[in-house]
Amino acid sequence: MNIELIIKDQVALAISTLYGQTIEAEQVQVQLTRSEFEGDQTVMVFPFLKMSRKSPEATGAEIGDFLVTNLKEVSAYNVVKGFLNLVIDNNYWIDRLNEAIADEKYGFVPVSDEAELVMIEYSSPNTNKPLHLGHIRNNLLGFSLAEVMKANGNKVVKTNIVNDRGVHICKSMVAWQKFGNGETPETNGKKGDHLVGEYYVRFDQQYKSEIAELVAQGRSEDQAKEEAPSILETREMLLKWEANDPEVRNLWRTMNGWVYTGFDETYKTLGVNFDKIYYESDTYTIGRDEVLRGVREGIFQQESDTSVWANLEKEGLDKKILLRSDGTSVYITQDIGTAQLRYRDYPIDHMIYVVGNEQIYHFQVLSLLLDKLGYKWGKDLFHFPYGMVELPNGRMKSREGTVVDADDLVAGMIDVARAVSMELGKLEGYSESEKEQIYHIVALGALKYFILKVDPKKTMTFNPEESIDFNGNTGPFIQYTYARIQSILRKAKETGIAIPGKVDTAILNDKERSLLKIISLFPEVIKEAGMAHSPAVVANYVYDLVKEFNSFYHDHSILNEPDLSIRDFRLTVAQTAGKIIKNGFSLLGIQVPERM
RNA sequence: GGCCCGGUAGCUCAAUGGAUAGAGCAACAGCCUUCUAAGCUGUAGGUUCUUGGUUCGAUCCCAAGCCGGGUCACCA
Repeated sequence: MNIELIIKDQVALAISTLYGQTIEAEQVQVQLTRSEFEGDQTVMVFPFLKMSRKSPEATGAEIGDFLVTNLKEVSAYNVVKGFLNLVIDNNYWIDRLNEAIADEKYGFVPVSDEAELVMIEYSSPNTNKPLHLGHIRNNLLGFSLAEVMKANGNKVVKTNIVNDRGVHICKSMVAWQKFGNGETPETNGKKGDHLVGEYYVRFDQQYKSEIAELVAQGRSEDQAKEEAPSILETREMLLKWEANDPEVRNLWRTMNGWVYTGFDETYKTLGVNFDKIYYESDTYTIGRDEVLRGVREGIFQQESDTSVWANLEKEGLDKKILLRSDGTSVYITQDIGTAQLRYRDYPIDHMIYVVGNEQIYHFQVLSLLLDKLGYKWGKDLFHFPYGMVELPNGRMKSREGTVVDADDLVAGMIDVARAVSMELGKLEGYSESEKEQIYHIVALGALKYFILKVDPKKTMTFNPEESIDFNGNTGPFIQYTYARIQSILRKAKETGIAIPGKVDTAILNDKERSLLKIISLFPEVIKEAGMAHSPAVVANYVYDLVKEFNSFYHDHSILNEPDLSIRDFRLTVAQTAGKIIKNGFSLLGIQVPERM
């Protein structure tokens, strides 16, 4: 049992025994003792002063005596002001270590048949341009969140809704028809998603120049935007697409095919994947039918121009369009269909949407619409609104060309990893492909850790210079620590030292104690990360563990320790720390190298 | 303008209502004959945006203000 809970229970008992008052164990405040004081766990005694009617020091001493007498885990105490610092017996930490040693997946809750099913939607790209830095945060968070939820004992289905239709898709298609001259990824060697993205940009240029021309002819800005030939072509193409026009559909299939090939490559490089992929082109009709049902049932209103609206003013929101006057679907229409289809496909207990916080309003609306349509799970949708990624000089702007492309970014990181690694020259004996594999692991470790260590809710700044620094609080620093541990374990194996599967040493130095304490925290960290939906909790924990291990490693020799029982004990601790680093990083989707 | 989110060291980030607010980077000073120096140790750096309130105790909770961002499309 967790030491904190043991203490809380016993303090509650102490209060009732000593002062005749009843309190809930949950009300007892316990925290880790700050390092400048002696002890491991600290109980706040302030809240009990009213009951004891004594000074903080006297109250703390009475409770302290009670705990030392009644708990074998508490070996001593001291009181500083209103803080009761408890020294936890070494045997307790050794017991926890033995649990960690025995369990390959220490801290992970096994997934049972009765486990709840969590569906996590993430990535959800538009098929009109390549992935950028913002998508990377989304993908990393989504993948990691899925691992965290699994580790908390949930069944998880990772899903991706591909936004493969709509005006924005037609824009690239129109531009390619107009300016493409039959260009394909095969004819020019470009990655498919990048190629299509170029035409999306090309469309915008064309559209802008048409607007400028019309304005010069005396139209208003708004009028020009409505009447520009290329936007009219785009609208017509969307109509044809929804009408299943063979030629349009064919072009659409072809260009989306290019994009998918490109995306697959990016996903593979990032190491993310999905259990089930939905396509908006399949789900928007379900959504449209649902909206039309809503109109029949009087839930939504159809205007005289045939556009369909939901009035959410009673709920404190605005009016929301659901179908355009030309009958085509908007973004939220497909979300209604997708949600319905998913609940038809899976017995979903919790639906999590990993989508940026700029869409908070959108998901409020979606939840209400589904509720109005009679789906009782509508209100249960959980939007996980992560913050935007900014550059040191502000937000990424495609117009100013400051968008950081995902593929370029990863390639650049790998180059840096290669350069650093070659300079340090620690990979002799590895083949070129083995080396490349390590560069890849380190580069992605740096990128992923850099992004995941930040509280997902917060806007974060991506500083390219800092992201390629592999020292300090970084992924490679943690990977490096893991590699050093493996190096020791290899040497132990070579010299024929067997690492014990259980330890009973009760003599611990300070660094060993600290290390065992932090190791014992891992299960609680996984739980916290799950409740807070925050990979950052795991990242920060692993960093703390690694800091502690390195300090221990620096001060105490492991293999050269003359006392063999201490040597074996330290080997076991090192091995366990390595295991937790590896498992913790796996929750972040980060691999660890055996050497680096 | 309405609603939502944020403001902590020069920079990037931590801190279940608790003790003297912590790390990394950058700066400065040390440590490789020793299990990988992508490491370790130390110094310096703070009006936790401001003003009130609640509390034994507030970076954290509440209110107002200031600053920054998001959103309120027949875009996604």
